[in-house]
Amino acid sequence: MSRGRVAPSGPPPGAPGDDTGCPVLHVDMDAFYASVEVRRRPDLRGLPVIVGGAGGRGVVTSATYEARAFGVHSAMPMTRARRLCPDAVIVSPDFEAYAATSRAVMEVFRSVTPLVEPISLDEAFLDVSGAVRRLGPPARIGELIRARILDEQRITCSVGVAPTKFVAKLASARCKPDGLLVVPAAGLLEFLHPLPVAALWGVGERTEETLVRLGLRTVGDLAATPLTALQDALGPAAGAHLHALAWGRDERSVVPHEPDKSIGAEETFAKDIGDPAAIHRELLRLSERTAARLRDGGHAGRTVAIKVRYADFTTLTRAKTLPAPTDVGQVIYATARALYDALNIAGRPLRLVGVRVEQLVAPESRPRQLELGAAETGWREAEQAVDRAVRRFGTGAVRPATLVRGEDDPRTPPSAPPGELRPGE
DNA sequence: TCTGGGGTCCTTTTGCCC
DNA sequence: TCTGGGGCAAAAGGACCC
Repeated sequence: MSRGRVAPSGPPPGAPGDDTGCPVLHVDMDAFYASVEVRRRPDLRGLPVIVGGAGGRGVVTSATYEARAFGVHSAMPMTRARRLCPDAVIVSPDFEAYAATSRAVMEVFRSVTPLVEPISLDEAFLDVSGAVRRLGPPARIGELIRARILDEQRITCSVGVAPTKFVAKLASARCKPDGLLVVPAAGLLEFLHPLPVAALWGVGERTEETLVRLGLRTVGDLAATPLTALQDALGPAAGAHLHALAWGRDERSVVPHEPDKSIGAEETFAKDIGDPAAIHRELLRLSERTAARLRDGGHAGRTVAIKVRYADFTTLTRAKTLPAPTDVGQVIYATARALYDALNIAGRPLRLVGVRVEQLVAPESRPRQLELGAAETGWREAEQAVDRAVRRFGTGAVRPATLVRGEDDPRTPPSAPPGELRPGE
């Protein structure tokens, strides 16, 4: 694929490649997880490769362009992807490997500018206005980054160069794979208005339906619609947001570090589970996992939320706010379990349960654990000891007794409520 | 065709206090 | 004493993104 490729619809109007007033880069790795797998196994090069859960209920997380040619795309159920492309090589995801490559890629970005805002493992916004004198105009910096990543990581990426974040993101999507596209400030609206409404950030399946019902198919249609009409249809926030985007207005700057708002874990079972004891065990596992990640990041949170999903995909959430923030697995578990028990759905088969902790307090603003309660301090120390053991000996080295027994051991007792389980007693 | 797991943000409802 | 309503925080649900 050639460098400097432009959108299939042709170059945007305005002086082509004019990147003055385009400080924002959006860098997006091409078929990232699949590319990492192909790099690891060169025999896969040129083949349709699908990365996704091999289990019965997985979805596609990434697919090579050879697989996409069959209609396979991410978030598609694996069963369907296999039917569309029976010859595809299926690979289970290895997030450790993707995270390692991601760190290396982000380091390349940070060598260009400190203003790097990662969006996920495989994409980031960069504000390069401070690097222009050192490295040249934005488009040149984009090519520099593409060359370095290909050279150092042997994978390709696409770069959008634009006056704003959101247009830069659209631009990188329009030049995929292995391309770079500049949308000059002067050609902004000419680029934007012919695009379908679904191209806008925040327009998913539902919103698209609503807009099409109103006869609005392109971004230009949206721009020509009075703000108040959009707000009536979509709500004040979404209406104002989309109206602004349709006119190319996007005030958001590139922010290197957004603090986490919540941390959680969830699991879809291979087969639906109704047995409340088994659900309790699952809640315990998810609570421990969530707590470990909270402690790892120096976080604690005040609100514990659970999520359950029935066989028919109906999803319920329940939440409880605690008097003080916690990062203790046993406290999270006790709360999660109480929320589940209060639903009164013992025996009803679930396909998913999840645990999440919200209202995180920043590590530095966290008061010393005065209010956490005496009963908790024992747990907290015990769990910190577990953290240390895991760091030395690996995950699974130490686990709560209820999780050590055989998964479907009928003698496994229901886990005791927290009051009955005091370490050191 | 049958839908993962990690999140964010917005809207609406509800309960409480004054 | 009863009722209404404003303001607020929490809870619940849903859309969306990668």
